[in-house]
Amino acid sequence: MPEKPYDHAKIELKWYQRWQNADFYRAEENSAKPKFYVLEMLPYPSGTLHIGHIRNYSIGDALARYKWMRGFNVLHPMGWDAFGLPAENAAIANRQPPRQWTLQNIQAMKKTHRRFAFSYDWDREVSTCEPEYYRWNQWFFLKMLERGLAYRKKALVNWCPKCATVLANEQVVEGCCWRHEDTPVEQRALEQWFLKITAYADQLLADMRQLEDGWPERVLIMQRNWIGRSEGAEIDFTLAGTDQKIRVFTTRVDTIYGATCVILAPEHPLNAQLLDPAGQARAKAMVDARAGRDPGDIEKEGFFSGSYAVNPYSDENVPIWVGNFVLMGYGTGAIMAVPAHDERDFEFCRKYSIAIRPVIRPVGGELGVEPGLTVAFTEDGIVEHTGDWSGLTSEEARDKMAAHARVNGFGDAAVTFRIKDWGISRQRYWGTPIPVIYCPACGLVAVPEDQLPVRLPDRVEITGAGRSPLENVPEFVNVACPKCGGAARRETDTMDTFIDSSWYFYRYCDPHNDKAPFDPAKIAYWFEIDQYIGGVEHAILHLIYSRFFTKVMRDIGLIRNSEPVRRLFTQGMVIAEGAKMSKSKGNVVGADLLAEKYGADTARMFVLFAAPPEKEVDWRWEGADGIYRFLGRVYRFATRRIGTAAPEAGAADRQVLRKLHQCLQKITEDFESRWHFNTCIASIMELVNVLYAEEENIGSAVLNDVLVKLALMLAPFAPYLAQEIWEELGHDGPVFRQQWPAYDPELAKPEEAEIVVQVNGKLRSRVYAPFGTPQDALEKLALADPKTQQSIAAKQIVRIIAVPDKLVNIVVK
RNA sequence: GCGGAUGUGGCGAAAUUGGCAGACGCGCUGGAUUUAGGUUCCAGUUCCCGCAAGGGAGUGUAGGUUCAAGUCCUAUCAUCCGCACCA
Repeated sequence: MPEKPYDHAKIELKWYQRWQNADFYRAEENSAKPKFYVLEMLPYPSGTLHIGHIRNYSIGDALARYKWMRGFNVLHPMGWDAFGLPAENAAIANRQPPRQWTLQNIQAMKKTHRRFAFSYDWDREVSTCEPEYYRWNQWFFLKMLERGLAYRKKALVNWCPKCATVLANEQVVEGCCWRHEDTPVEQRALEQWFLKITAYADQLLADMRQLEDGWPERVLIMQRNWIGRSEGAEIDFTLAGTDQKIRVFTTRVDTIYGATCVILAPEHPLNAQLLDPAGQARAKAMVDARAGRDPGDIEKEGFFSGSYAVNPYSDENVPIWVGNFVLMGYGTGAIMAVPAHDERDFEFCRKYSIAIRPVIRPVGGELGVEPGLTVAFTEDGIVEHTGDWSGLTSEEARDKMAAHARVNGFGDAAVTFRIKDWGISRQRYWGTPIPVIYCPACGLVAVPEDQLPVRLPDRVEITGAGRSPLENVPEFVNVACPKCGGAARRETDTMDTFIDSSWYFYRYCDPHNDKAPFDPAKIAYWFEIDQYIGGVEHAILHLIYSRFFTKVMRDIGLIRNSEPVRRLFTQGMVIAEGAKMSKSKGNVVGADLLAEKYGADTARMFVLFAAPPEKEVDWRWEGADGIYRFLGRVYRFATRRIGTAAPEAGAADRQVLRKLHQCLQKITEDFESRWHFNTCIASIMELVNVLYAEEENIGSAVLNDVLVKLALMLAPFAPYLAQEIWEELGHDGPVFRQQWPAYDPELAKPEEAEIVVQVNGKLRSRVYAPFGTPQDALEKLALADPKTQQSIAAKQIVRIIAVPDKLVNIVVK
């Protein structure tokens, strides 16, 4: 058959049209096959897919197709994280309703998705902005409300003046808004809804043990730090002259005899009582000055409150200070300062000339002497000047002193977490309405389940002004109280969109259910997710919230699994010609342009080829040229050999078969373990290079075998081309529904082992011997080699090391 | 400051178990095909010396272990990422 040019546009259009109504990506409901749930993180519908998305989906798609070919029942769904701020910003900018803008974007992106032929089961598509979806957000919220996991409190919250909304603590990056990195966050007091994720802090931490073999270590480390479990003790100091307690948290009770003051956070409730109006004003000023600042940049400041506290161990009176470095949100909002053994306390007390009293000496060393200390000794040691506990090690002292506090009723051992409850209220329109009603008579009333969903009204004016846009929609706000029927108001805040993405992967298992979020039996079949793939930027928020939701759902009795994701893969970023892609730089590599210029196969394959998937990839157009050339080489070879007469056997048959099976082995093993698709593709290139070099020496039997398997092994990476070759070979049906070809390790092996001959560790020659040749025979063989003899001439042989099938090293003097 | 990762040709990278450093690709050089450009095919391409045969050096830097180190150990430098007054 004459060679055909590689016309990617023609090939891809042909199969795009034929695959329009294909259903071979549909997951089976009742299947005897083993299941495999592969998931890529759902995108925000910004309107365009870029090369970063393509990388994410290409990894997942290759895996999904491979698993299908290995006989699995694969669930590979896709959806849209469709609520969120950009839709409102767009509405303000071009007067287009958020819903319309979002649906348009989804349409456009879905078209691109189809163009790339990613293997999604589109019947299961989920869009989080649809009432069919978000009603279950509301339902989960009500369940949490019932269980006391959702609550309301007035709190200082992060307020971004640009977004005009509240930010979760996690959305504050270095004191600034995560979307507007140059906008400092302000503090405002608002009534907010919170989810009690702290109730699960211990479980979230403990269950990470189940994830250790399936999740990247660094993600687990980040989560562990985020949860921030810290063991110590809570101790009550007493306000001098009263019975009033001031509770502090410390990890170092063993140093408490060195406490020379107690320091309160500026927001500490006791300040209202202790401070005069001037002092309260100073405390307020501290709070404001701290808002949105990088804590490292703020100098420690404080002032004496005028009152004293009694150390319950020593009965000593110490001054109570107010300090800007003490955080209300951590521990009890009050600390005991032990300047001799804590760097921060040291800095503070030096500055204000507060006493410094060493009580811990290094093991085998001397107790520090004051005045004259220049640094705090923060390590464990031997406790001194500490009553009956003197002479104990720090560790012993901590245990015994905490027990003492418990027995005497002024404290106990305690555990504190860094993680805070999840503030979910947003003063925004484009999100899930929070299903509660405020009734003047009945107070806070949950919307009854049978009245869900609380629908987002369509006609809303979005101005970007501070209050929630829903406040201005009387038909939304004004409602009859479900309890008493009287006039009442709806909650106008909407939910954080991280709620949407915390459970969407469950909905994929039963996306059209209108009686429940899903049928538990379906979850029992599909869960856990076997492989989740996405960016490391979601290492903390999305993935911790998802784990939290899973545990709550389990406790409600909906599901049985405690963790949603068995294996997580975090792919590296794609940057463009050395720079991070961003709209403002205008260097975003769009997926449509890629498909236009090279075709989907080339774009996919390049991002897989450029680097291993966990690493960053630099998109370079010339690099893509290389893949395009390679696919052309494959196609031209296939078309010119198919149907071309050749003898049954050829001189290069064994060599070609060896390369083929080496290649198959490599790819198979990589899919099962480390996913270095870059070297998999390199290996296919090597095979094709051999086919070119030996084209005339390949017999027809081997040739047909190689072409069939070449199409099969290209199927996960370049499905269009693989399918086209599959058809040229005379086969029907989708190539990626064929069985994955098995490799034969015997065929993959070379006929003889190549033995490297070194002299003093330097390569001097190589000899060949059958596999398994014993060491002494190898030595003889090496010594008999003329090149080796030349290298060791006139030298004395000291030692010979022979490694079977590998090398001989001759040590000479 | 704490934690983690990464340093290999002009570039992206490979070397999975301590055993041939640089597979594969880009770029570049040369040749063939072509009226020409492009395409395609073939060859070369770590650096230094050499016409060549050949030799020497070489995986951020300095040491160490070993017959043998990109790989293991110690120190150090650089870059990137995460966390950062968490008591």
